[in-house]
Amino acid sequence: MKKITIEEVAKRAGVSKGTVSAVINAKSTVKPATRDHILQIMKELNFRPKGVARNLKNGNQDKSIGIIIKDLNYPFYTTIAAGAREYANSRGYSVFVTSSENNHECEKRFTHLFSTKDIKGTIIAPIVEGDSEIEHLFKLKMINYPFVLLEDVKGIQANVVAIDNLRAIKRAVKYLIENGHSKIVHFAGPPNSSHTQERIEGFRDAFSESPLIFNKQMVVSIGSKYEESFARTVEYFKNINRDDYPTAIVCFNDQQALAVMMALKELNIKVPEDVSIIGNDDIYYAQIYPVPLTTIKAPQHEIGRRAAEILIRNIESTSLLSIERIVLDTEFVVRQSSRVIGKNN
Amino acid sequence: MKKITIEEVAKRAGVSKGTVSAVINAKSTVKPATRDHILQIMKELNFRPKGVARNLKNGNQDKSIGIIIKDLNYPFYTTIAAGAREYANSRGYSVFVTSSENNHECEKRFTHLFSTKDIKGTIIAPIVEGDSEIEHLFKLKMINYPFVLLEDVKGIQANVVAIDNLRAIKRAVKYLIENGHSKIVHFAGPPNSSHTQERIEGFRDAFSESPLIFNKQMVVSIGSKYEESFARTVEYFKNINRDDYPTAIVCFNDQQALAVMMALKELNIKVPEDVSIIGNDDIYYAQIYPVPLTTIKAPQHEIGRRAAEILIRNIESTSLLSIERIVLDTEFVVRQSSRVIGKNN
DNA sequence: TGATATTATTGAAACGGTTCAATAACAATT
DNA sequence: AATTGTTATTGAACCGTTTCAATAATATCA
Repeated sequence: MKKITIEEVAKRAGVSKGTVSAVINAKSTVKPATRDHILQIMKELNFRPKGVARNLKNGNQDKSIGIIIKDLNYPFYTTIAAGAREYANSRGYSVFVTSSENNHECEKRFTHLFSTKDIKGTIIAPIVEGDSEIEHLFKLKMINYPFVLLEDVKGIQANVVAIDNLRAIKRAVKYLIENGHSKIVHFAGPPNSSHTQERIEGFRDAFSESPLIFNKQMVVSIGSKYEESFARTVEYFKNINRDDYPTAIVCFNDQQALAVMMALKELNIKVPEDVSIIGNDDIYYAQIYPVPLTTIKAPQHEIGRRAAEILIRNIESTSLLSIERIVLDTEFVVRQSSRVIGKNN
Repeated sequence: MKKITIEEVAKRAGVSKGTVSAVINAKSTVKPATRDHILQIMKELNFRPKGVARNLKNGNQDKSIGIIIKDLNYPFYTTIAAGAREYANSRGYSVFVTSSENNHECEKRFTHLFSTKDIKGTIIAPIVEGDSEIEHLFKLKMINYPFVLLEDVKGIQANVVAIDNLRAIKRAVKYLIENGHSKIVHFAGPPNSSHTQERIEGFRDAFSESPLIFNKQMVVSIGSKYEESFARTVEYFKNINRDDYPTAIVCFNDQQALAVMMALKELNIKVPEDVSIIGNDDIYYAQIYPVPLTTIKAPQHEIGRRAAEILIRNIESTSLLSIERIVLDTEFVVRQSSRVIGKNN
């Protein structure tokens, strides 16, 4: 099937390309009759002018950036995106959001699409699984395409804005230990995720500096999707004696923590009386959880803002800038899903 | 400052454009030494090849669609986006999400950007305030750019996938009346929003078919942003006698309902014993609200899916398709934030 | 060393629009 | 009917890449 170009429309309408172009761009110089006629032909042929060709001549002036997050429905990520958007808007940039759905192919596709569509730079929450493939990032570097990662990626030098999950978890566990918890368990996230690994490490590390000793049984992989986490939690508790219940569970993230809490409710296990629950992220809704969630607050907004700052600085620089790496602090916020043991309480 | 093109790089490297192009595209025909040299120059000049020009030659093959929602952080919209994404992905399309933040200028900018970047079609949650400007939509129609609206827009014939908010609210109010509520109030959303109007109308209509009579005092405008809604709710209750408290509040949406609930908690007013609360949307978190929320469930996923279906059908059609308009049903889901009056309860 | 095969590079054409100076068509004026 | 002014249309040049047949440079072999 023949491709329909402005040329084709012009031919069919018996006018020149220039006139058709004038119609498309609503130039007032076109005689109404001609205009209507051309419009008619355009409709008949279902002519869609290629933006690409239009932009080429004009030099593509628009200011826009992209952000690739992992989940469009998880507030942690959308809040980061919101932070980026606010800053970007203040600098006159539009932002395009995209979700990789934790799929590496998606991530690759989007980095390519963003650069290819002349979106001037991209913030990427990279998928880091084992020794993941990073050729696409090298490609971006080759064409000097500005980007900022929201997590370290082994093997590549790039701008990063991140938080220290390992230390954050460690602090939370220490808090529990110091407050009398003796049976602490970590509900780990999806295997192969770098976040999962980091958190497991942080969890383990906390013990090395405490009287308690770590053992592998303390880490239970239950994923982070609602149904899965819910089911696994039920299963976990059904398989142990009441006496062996953990006094505290450190969850992978707030999303998972919700599933865990709902499961405990179903099992008639009380939070925090029977078990303390610690989340991670501090998403907006954590405050209204069945029991308001004790969690590790990540400065989501700031992450987005800082990433956008670096990105735009790079976009607007005519020379290659040196690489920046920023690690932001988290905050441990105690709400009602955790309790202190052995003291007055 | 001179613009840097492939030409410039070629000149500086003492090679032809073709060779530079080969390097950019990782063609294996380039001699390593040449390659390195060119790469070096590219870096020095901070050369960023224009995607626009690359695509022009290649005929821009990628399959992608856009979606403009109103709020990146409100699950109602991100769930619609997720529905659209799932379907689009299954058809091989990538989706770009964008938030207008309820700002008309943003909406206009994005419709333009999407078409201009050769994103093949766009789903738009349009901002409809009074007689809003719709020239940008006419422009899309002129260039036969495929789009689907998530709400009717007066004055334009276009594909629409929507829900009947008016009827939904009406049904909810009738339910309350039938269940013994006599003092019902509507907490309306942001003024100027079409949603707000629709819901007010639906609320009012419900009375015309009931023994109760409507009066203007029953509609209270409290916005939908957390702080604002919270403050206005407190204010509202502080200004009326305990005897005059409404028995039920029909909220603008779930987001607002949360603020209302939190305010009531602060005021020590019990839900649903003292006041029943009805939400709207049924966002994911409504089930875990301080009291699980009775609400009107909109088929968010399906909205997105159906819109994407129509969109892609139009994108892939070589001829102009006839316009579709789909109105999806809502479902009234009773949870624990509402109660029945006068019966056994 | 010359002939041949292989590898690397060139450069003109192409992609599909927009632009704008030049020109054509038409209208108004004398 | 010729002149001037105004409005509408044309078409060639251009935007910055990629492509690929043609050619140049280099390696291999007899």
